[in-house]
Amino acid sequence: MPYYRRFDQPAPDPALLARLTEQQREMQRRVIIQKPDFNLKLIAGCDSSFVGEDHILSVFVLLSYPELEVLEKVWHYGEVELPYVPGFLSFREAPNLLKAYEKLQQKPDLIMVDGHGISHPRRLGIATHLGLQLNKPIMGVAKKVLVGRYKEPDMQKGAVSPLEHKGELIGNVLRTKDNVKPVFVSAGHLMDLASATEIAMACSVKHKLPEPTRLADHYAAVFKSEVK
DNA sequence: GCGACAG
DNA sequence: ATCTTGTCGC
Repeated sequence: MPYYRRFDQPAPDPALLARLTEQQREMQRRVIIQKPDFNLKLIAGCDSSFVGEDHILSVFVLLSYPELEVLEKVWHYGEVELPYVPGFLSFREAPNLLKAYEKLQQKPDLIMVDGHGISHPRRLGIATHLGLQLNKPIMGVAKKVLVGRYKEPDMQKGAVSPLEHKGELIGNVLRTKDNVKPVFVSAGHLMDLASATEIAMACSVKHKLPEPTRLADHYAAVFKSEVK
């Protein structure tokens, strides 16, 4: 029984997955991994939560940097058309995330996504997908590994361990808090791993998740109760 | 052939 | 992600 059957959702059409895979390969050619050329003053975090099996609530939180004070929080509620399939998360969440992003009065210098950037089977995780569509520096911070191997980083906050896949360095496993499971940091687009790791660390105050994604996660739960 | 598999 | 109770620790 395929893994996605765990969720009470329809099995994706093999032909559709083949088409989406090809689309990811085309998008991958446009990805740019480089040291960002910004003066980071505004950073945004985003996250999505689901209501039922076909509705999604996406949130964007804008924070000042390095103070990390909340300046804006917006959301958009809509429908989802595709089921969740590992490796194709962006097609399910990106459409609604873009609509939420448009509601921000001020646009961020950098976006932190709850998911992977290039640490993906075809180097096109949701952070990278979103970054290409917005043409803006973006990075990913995921709670679980998708692909690649790594050795457990030390238990102290700040410990880092490389995440490798097919001979490539695709991300960093970062301990953002003492004795707590690490997060997986990766470059998304117009961004590089060293900068992403450095910023993820600078945004990790007293919790496992860096403030941008932690707060986006928090407000997603708050707004969700308003929608219901 | 047998697992693993972001949110 | 979501469904769920009590429980350990700062």
